[in-house]
Amino acid sequence: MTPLLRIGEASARAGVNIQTLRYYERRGLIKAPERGSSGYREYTPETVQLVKLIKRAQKFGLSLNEIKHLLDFCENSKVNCNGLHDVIASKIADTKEQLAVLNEIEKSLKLLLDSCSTKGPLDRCPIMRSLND
Amino acid sequence: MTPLLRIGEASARAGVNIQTLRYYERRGLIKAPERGSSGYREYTPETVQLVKLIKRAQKFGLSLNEIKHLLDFCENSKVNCNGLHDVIASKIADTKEQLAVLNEIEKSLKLLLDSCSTKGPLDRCPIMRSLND
DNA sequence: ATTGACCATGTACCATGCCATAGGGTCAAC
DNA sequence: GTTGACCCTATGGCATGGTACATGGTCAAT
Repeated sequence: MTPLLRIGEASARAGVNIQTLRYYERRGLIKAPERGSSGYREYTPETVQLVKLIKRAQKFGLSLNEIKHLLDFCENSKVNCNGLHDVIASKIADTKEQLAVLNEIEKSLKLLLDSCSTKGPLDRCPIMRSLND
Repeated sequence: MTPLLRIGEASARAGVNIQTLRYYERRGLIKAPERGSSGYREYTPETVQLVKLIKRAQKFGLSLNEIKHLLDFCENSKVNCNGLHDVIASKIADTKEQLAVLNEIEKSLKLLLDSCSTKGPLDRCPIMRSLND
């Protein structure tokens, strides 16, 4: 007697596009739902919840592949959540690296910008000269 | 009497793949070079230099489109380098925004990780619970 | 019995920055 | 005259995270 949802309703409740649900199914992020006699997919509310979880995880900067790893850990290892830790921890490391790179870039860009006091002739603009060194 | 370079030599000197030169040509980043009687492209050393500049600009986090804007300014505005400033300044703004987002993400990930002391049962792991809230 | 809303599959497309491959031409050396 | 290295164009592929479209089936209401 659980209220099964067709794809339109399910995607609306999860706040995603219809194609997104089919895409997640292809990517293995959600299991292929049962089909009714019509051949229509019939989603459980749990799947809607799962899709919301996926969307939330994306906001944490996790890629769909990383999220899949996460979910696979939940599937397979009933025992503990070490796998989850590893995924998150390695994502933190990634993020730190990206931050370092971006900080470097910002610093360099600022130097580039400051090197040139506007309105000079282009061919002697230090910005182009720096890029060309 | 300038030593013209065919694409293999030019790409080697610039440190990029042959296809990359053709790709940059299609994207309008470098001008289509003259063709010899054989129909082969004949690059000047200046083009090689330009490609190196493009590669350096990429390391500053600039996209090919942004680099094209930059180069177009150099082409068109013989007068001053305000355009260059604008490109760089807006890139700095972008970078700051990305930094802010990444910092947020890192903070959240750390909270997520710290919320769970390893080796507990999976179904009560706060990581999954947080994602599922 | 037909309309309209919904669903199905398969395919192609968006941006990004290339790389690879197929099928052919050019050219110098042997 | 043939080999091999090089070049040409055009097309398709990679990863990422989807969206859109063409073509057709299902189903309830009118």
